[in-house]
Amino acid sequence: MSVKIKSKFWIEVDGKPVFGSGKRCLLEAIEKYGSINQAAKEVRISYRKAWSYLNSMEERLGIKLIDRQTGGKNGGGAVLTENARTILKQYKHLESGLQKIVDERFRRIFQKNRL
Amino acid sequence: MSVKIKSKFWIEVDGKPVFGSGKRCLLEAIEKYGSINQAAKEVRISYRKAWSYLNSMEERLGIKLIDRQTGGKNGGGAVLTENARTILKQYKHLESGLQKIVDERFRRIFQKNRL
DNA sequence: TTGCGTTATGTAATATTCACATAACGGGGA
DNA sequence: TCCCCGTTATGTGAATATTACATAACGCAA
Repeated sequence: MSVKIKSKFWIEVDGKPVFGSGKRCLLEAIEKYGSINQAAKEVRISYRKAWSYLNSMEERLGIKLIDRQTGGKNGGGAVLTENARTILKQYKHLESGLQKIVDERFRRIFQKNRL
Repeated sequence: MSVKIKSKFWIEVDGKPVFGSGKRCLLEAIEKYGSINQAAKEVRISYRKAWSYLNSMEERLGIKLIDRQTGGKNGGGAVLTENARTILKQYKHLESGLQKIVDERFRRIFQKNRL
């Protein structure tokens, strides 16, 4: 029987989620590929879902995160705006280590007295 | 525009959630009232949902958490088993302070550079 | 002009969650 | 004895959320 602690962190604006590990991965993948479509494949979600993520993030933040181009060379593409890069960097900083803190606390409390 | 960090912690057994703040509140309320029905009202969920929570927890842990009695004086009732009290105590210990750690880290990173 | 790989979006299908109705229980009081 | 009451217990339909699928539009290049 495997017993594990799980944790999730996300940022809300006016009570609505705008950033979490899933969206962080998506932005990183867009940065990598220059394409929402390719990025969606990378993080194993549908293009539809990725598109919805990006739209809601932009709407809720009131900030343009992605420069999109439809048609043209290679069919178009998408790149992160400067704002998006800044937020992404801050969020990664926030996220890193947090999981480690949680895990350690869990181990300290549950290790000796087995469930 | 309010910007907040949110976090959730829960425990999984074989990949399935068995304990989190919602279930913690439910167990505490059962301890307080001696009744699943009253406890559900306290934590603002339906009796149906509370009952499902308890069943899945017991099934996934393989431990009896609640002694139930239907009918009789006051219509019956429910009390925590000794195992349930132990787990509850450990979980509360785990949970306490964790939110504080997350909040502080968030403030340190996002405070100065506004979104 | 056609083909290609994008972005963009509506809608149907599916899954999940929630709400409601109802049964069974058993002590206590009339 | 026979209801009454407030529980626990559980099935089922409704509502909601998520996911999958289909299709249009775009603009460069061959």
